[in-house]
Amino acid sequence: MDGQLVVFAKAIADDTRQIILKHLCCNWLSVSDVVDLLGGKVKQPTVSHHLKILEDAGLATVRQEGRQRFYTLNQERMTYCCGQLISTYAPDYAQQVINPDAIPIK
Amino acid sequence: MDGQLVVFAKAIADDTRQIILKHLCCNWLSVSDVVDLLGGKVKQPTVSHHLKILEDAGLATVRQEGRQRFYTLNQERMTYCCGQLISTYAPDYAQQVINPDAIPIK
DNA sequence: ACATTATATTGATGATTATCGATATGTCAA
DNA sequence: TTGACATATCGATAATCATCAATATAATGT
Repeated sequence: MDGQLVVFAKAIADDTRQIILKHLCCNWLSVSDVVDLLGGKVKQPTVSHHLKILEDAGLATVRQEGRQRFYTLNQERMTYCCGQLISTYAPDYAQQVINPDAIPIK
Repeated sequence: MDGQLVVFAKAIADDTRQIILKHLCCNWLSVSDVVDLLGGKVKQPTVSHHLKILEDAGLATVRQEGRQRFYTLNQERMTYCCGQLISTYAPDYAQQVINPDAIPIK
């Protein structure tokens, strides 16, 4: 039933997941890296659960290396979803805010 | 505990609220207008509840007129929150996507 | 004052979700 | 193949949340 933008919103609608997203921003981190960075706030199974939700929403990308799985934030997906939000719910601002030729710096 | 962006995300993280937001976009609607537009999906107290969540998140603006309360979508707030999301979670795209001088068309 | 209309609030209930301990799966090294 | 390590999955529990019926609040007209 939930549309794409609801799935996106639910993925970021949690305090712990937003903290995780900040850590994943511009960094590839293993699950245990994230657990450590959260400093005892949540246990490993919970972190895996959150990472799965982010991955399912397309906001996290995974790369396996040995026994570890490294996650990073998908900035392009984040940008796309925000663009969709503005197009849908702020049409008067869309034309000036969203540059369709946007290309990432790095 | 929840930060501004979590409050924003939670507000839009519901199917019914996104439908309501679409109706409120560019329109001033009374509570019963919204109830009618949802066509029996939810009852009046539920609509009031959703509208309160949107208002608390700054996404809906209210204007009282007689016994009716008219709500509309706050496009500026929507744009601001999306800009914050991109600044925070897609910094590599922020510079090209967000135009700080953006002014609404209407 | 009273009745009517519009909306908000309350209290209860069911559904969803975040969390954890325990355990399974998968990978690598010896 | 066995053991150690990293992560995922399962099952249970507690918290959050969407929903509604009933009722309260508020504004208007008679």
